[in-house]
Amino acid sequence: MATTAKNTSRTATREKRRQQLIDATMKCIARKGMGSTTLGDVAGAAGLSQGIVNLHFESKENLLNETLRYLADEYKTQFNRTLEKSVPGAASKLRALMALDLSPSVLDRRKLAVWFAFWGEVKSRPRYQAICEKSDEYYDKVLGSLCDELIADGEYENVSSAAVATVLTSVTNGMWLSYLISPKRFDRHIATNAVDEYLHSVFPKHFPL
Amino acid sequence: MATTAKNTSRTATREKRRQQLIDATMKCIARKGMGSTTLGDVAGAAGLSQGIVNLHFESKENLLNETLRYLADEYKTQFNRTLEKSVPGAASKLRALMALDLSPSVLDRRKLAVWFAFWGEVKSRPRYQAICEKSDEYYDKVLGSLCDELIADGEYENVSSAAVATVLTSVTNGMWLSYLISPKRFDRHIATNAVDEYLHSVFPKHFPL
DNA sequence: GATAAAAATGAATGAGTATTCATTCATATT
DNA sequence: AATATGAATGAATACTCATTCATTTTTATC
Repeated sequence: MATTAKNTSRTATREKRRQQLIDATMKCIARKGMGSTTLGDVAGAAGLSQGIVNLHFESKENLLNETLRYLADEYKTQFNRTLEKSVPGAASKLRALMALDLSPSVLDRRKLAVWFAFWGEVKSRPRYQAICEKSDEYYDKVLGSLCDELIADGEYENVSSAAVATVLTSVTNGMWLSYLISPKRFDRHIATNAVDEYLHSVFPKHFPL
Repeated sequence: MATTAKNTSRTATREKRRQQLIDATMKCIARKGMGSTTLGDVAGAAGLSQGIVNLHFESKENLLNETLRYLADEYKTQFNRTLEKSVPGAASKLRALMALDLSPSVLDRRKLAVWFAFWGEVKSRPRYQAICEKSDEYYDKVLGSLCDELIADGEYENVSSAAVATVLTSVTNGMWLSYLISPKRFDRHIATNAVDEYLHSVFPKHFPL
């Protein structure tokens, strides 16, 4: 028992510190970019000392892998919570998921900068690609299923759930890029309307204007 | 006269070498990522010697700025050429522009990796942001104008050209990301269809199925 | 062909950085 | 209080890489 308690408290501390370092990493990447983020920067941002990252993550590579994994998990959690908590029915779930992608917690330039920093290395880092690919597959499947439900329920003709799911994920990802590049010009309201109008045009019975 | 001729030939050579180095830079970024691309790599990929980049670009920063500028110019050229060469009429121009974004010359993982590498640093590099922002503004304006023409011509009600332009650029940018991350799963045919269906739903008179 | 100018080379430099590790600090256990 | 243990420090190390520049090679001009 004593041993367990000891271990638990030790691990808790360790996890807390790792999380603190991951947060600092994201902050640094957003501020200085992935290429110019040094372990010294990360340690400094966490208010800790030089060697701390290697102590907790063994290497910079490892720290970055874990940071991406955290980012992906964090989003997945929001995604799944949105699915669970929204009013039953495929239409409202779809609407809630789209709203999530344009909500302030996701549409946040600091967060987006980190996402894009990792996406920018996907081609050359199989690890990053694997993590992103697996997530994308999951979201595509969920959106596809929701669309299938709507198609069956509304007896829509000539609508391909795969095509609609592709457009939905692509359009929000693309909007993230617009916002990252042109925060001033980007208009959340126009973006939201555009998505609503698209959903209306595809599933008019479920998404009246 | 002699001086002019001399200068011209010299500049020609100089431009050629600079382009060769920009090409090598893109190749390296696609292969190793922006962070791990060294000037030695670039020189090696160009079949030239260590100091060559500093000779022609003064600094690495400068090389990267010029590389992004080249990328942006190259795309703009394709974009404008597509506009000019396509059959007159806003609808066919819009269709041609969308086709360009899903054509093999644009939907090329090596090229996309370079684009995303730069986008990944946009937040921390004002220079990159300025270049990207200016381009985006231009494309948005052109697409918006084409949509305005269609709206006037087809007397469409409740269609906002800004919203449609946003969706069109976002959806192709998002599809580029899908392709970068999941090249196997990405289906060019589904993507093309999805865009066509979207255009049909917004401008049915101009884009019959 | 000789000469001058430009282009290119690649070894040397030095700034920066990931990683290591001997030492210190804080906390828990006896 | 004494001791043990893990966490944290930060100086030292080893290495990478952008940049410089003396030298060589190529090109243009007469």
